[in-house]
Amino acid sequence: MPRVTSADVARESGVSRTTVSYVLNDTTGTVISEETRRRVRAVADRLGYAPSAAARTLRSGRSDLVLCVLPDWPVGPVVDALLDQLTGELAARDLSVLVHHHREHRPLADLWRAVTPRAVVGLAAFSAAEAEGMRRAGIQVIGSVVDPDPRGPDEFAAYQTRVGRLQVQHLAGAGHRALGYATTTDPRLADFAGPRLDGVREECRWLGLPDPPVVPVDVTAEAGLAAVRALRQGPVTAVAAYNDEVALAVLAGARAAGVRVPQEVAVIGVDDVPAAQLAAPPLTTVSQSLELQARFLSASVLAALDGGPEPPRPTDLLRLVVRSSA
Amino acid sequence: MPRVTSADVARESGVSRTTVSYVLNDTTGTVISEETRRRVRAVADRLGYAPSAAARTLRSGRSDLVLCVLPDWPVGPVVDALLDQLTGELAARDLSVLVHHHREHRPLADLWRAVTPRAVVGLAAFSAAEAEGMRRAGIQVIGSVVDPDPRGPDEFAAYQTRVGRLQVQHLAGAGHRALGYATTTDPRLADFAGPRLDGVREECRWLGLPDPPVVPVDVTAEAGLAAVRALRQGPVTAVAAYNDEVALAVLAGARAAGVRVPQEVAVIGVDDVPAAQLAAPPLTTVSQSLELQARFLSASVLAALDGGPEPPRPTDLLRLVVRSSA
DNA sequence: CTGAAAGCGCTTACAG
DNA sequence: CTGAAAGCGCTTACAG
Repeated sequence: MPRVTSADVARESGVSRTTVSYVLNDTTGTVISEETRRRVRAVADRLGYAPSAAARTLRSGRSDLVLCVLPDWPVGPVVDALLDQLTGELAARDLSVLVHHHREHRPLADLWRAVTPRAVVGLAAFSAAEAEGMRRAGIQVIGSVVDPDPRGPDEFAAYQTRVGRLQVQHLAGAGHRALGYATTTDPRLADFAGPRLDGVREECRWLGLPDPPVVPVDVTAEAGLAAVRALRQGPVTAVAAYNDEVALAVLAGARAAGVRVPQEVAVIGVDDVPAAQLAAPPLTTVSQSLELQARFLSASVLAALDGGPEPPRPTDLLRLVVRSSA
Repeated sequence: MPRVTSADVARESGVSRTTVSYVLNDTTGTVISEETRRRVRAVADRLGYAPSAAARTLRSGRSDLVLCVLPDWPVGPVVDALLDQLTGELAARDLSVLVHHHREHRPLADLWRAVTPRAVVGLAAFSAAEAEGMRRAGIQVIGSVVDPDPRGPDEFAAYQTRVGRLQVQHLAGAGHRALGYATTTDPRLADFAGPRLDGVREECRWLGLPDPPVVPVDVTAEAGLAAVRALRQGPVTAVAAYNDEVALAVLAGARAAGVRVPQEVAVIGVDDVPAAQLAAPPLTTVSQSLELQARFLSASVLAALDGGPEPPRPTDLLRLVVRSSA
């Protein structure tokens, strides 16, 4: 079963390949009779003709693909949802999103060369050399809100910092004076964990609160228990966690230790994962608006492809979701 | 900055493009002096030559890409991890995995035609027409353990059925006689929810237990509460849930209703998501071995590409993780 | 209004 | 041991 080509369509409809191409691509600036158009389209349909993307890409040097490179850290439902929405938004512009779970298995260059995407969206950070290589190949390189160093070196950190500040603001607003921080043990998350903790510290300083003790917490009940015990050694009455999973572990630890939440210790997370509202007690958390982030990303991609101006960075991406744990 | 082509390398190293191709592809059956090889390679490196994948694909009709199509249902951490591993296993064979979050945005055909993958791995189910189209285009189509109708129409259902049976076996083994089922409200999950419930029913019948009442449960505490109340109308003392998220909602509902778990009602989920062990009480669940599934999938891809025999389906993918909730 | 022809960059029989 | 040439399928000046 050989491939159906535009030559087949041309022969079958009694026109040249040029005409087939014009008709099927709705090329402007050519006048082709309605009659001919109809015939060509009918034949193409009947034959099940589909243009060869490889040939098209070779000829034009560009594809309809947008490559989305995922970072080395565990993505979770938040990023899943973001990808879904990005896929939808770009599909409206006839762009297909392809996601690559990058894990240092092979050089990134092998991938984008093989795919020849129109644009590469990095949810992972690219090295300067990688980004440069892609740009030279005519590929648009787009960072993201969740990407370290998307435009300026400080923008990402500033954003993550605000996550931490917001946690402290809520806790302090509820009257807590002695805070603790439960951070992740996953080294791949250092780019996030660092700035978030910085934000927590800065806000504490700003509010005149003591510098919070920091405890690394695995996502297990045992680690949560150890963390709660360690934190309760001191005067800590509230814990800000790196994310909801860590917060859930702290919650489990408090439960095991017989420490009541939020009466004896308050807990606040980040992300608002599905399990957050089902926790005991329901978890107070900071959610990052996926809709806005996804819309910003797709707008960035489109702007880069159209050569338009960069879309404005979304503001107030962060929202406090107050439940019972803090 | 125009693209560096094999012609550039040929000119620069004083040989023909043929020779360049032979050297760079390590083509067997040709004898080229070590001296020439060295020179060509050096020039290619110096010029930063990278073959055009589009041209190569056009010429050979095949790429080094494996397209992985995700289903219309919410994937979650289980599938994320599976993709990670699959990516790693196939990378060892110089294959790049590309993931597409399929959401009915555009016809699947547009995608695989644009990508020209060597193989398509469906975590979503393909229609017979879609699968046929891909096969005709010379693309290997691989189903998966989690894919409805991978090889035979019954294999997938049988597997899902076993999930339900296992839940009932554990519950009945703990002495429960009156079981209830908490199913998902997400219609996209029907292909999974149906067979799982069938398994629950079959096993109940087999064990001489009454047919379990079924309650659809949103992933919210309120829905969990309503479910627990509805189930407690009758004699139900144990609930099998569609998955961990639903189970977590039931747990939250029991908490809100003041019903003790597992004393008054036992709960068992499916998946063993990270939050399961952190729940109150820690959730007993059925886990599906990702390692085995990923290994099976990559073996299937490789077998299909090499024309080898299909790898044996992994058995005992299911494992009971007993914690405190049941 | 439509067609013949070039060319995108590669691989591979074929012919030295 | 190496090269000239064809051809994968497409789009697009260019010439009617």
